[in-house]
Amino acid sequence: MKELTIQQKKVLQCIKFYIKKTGFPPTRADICRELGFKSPNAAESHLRALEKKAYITIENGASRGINLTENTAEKSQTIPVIGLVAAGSPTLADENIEKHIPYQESLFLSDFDYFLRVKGLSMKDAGIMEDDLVAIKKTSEVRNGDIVVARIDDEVTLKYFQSSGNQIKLIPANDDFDEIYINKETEGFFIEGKSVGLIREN
Amino acid sequence: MKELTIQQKKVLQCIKFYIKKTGFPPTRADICRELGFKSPNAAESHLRALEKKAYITIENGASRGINLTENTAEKSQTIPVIGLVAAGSPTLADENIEKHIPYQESLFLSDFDYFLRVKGLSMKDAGIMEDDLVAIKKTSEVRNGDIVVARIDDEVTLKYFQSSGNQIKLIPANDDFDEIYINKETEGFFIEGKSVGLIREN
DNA sequence: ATTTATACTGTATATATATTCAGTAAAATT
DNA sequence: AATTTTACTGAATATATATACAGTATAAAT
Repeated sequence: MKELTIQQKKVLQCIKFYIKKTGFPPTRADICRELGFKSPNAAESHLRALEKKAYITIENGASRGINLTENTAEKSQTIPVIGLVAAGSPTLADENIEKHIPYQESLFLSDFDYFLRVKGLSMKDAGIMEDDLVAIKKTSEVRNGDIVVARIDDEVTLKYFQSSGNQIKLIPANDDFDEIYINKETEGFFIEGKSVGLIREN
Repeated sequence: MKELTIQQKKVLQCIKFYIKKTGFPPTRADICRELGFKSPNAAESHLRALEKKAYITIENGASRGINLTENTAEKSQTIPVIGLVAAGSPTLADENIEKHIPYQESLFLSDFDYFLRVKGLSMKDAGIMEDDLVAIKKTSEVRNGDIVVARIDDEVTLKYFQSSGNQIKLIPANDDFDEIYINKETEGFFIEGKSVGLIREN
């Protein structure tokens, strides 16, 4: 998707805000009023630029015929689902994002940044099953007993967190798996975040 | 909120559908086209009726100035959370409803009617833990292997469903609990619905 | 060096659109 | 029994709106 100029971003924001406020898209005149333009053609040109860059579609001839593109519209209201793979990190890079699902602020007690798709059964005794979506809050401030997303080099894993001094224990909730002992200072070790909720689709 | 007539419901549905499809509200002429009216005043009158009954607001003078009221727009729908108690049924009666939480249509693959707050650990090996919220779809059409809400007299329970002929087996996912055998025709036995998803708040 | 894109002002206009007025008719409410 | 609401057709119109055309000027890309 082609980058927008500062002005074009302003116009796009203006459209989003107008829709949020009124429930319907703005006219050229509305945009001019909001942004201080003196000619409707200023708005028109920007709209056509946004259309060309595929951020909006315009229904010709229709009043207020502006439609936000899928990518444009809901990014703020959806939250990414990231696959938890044996080797690979749960970053927000596009190639790791399975899909976006609708986000409701009050779904869990804490806010969160993404969903992690669980692979394997290493946390089954904690009621976390294969393919569950664990809501992750990005933070390195975790407490003993928290379920955390830990990265060791390229490997990312979901485990109970237990620390004493510099020694950290990552404990699975499944007898078939082993505990992992690691030093806080170990190169390549990093706490990505912690679990604040779970969703299962069956 | 005052009841709508059949025709008014049709017009409201038409508006919702049009917005979903195009991203902006319809004109009077659009409504006429969709519903087969021959006069724009047919649409106008219905819009004013919907406005009067507070299902929409209309910005006078603005084209496509229709705005769905908060109650009308489907985003702010909530779904009840019902407590699963040893004796007592998960009905939608007010006294059994813990709270309402925001509902997002596409949260799970199937639609559902309420959340059941889980008590006890009888389904722990299925990853269903105490205080989890199980999304329940009200239905008596269940298949072997489904996790169902079964009622036996006043007792309501969440179990795996297994039937052969008239014999039904309700199987817990925990060795500490016993299977329940029951006849399909037993008085007081009833399948309330089945699990289609799960949410955990921690 | 030339073309294209950005970023506007200003004027003009065809038409898309809301909205009023005049009716008809049946159903519901008072 | 009288009035209001519902449910439209049909015509008319003021204005809201998209959009084209004519410019000016700077920045970016080819």
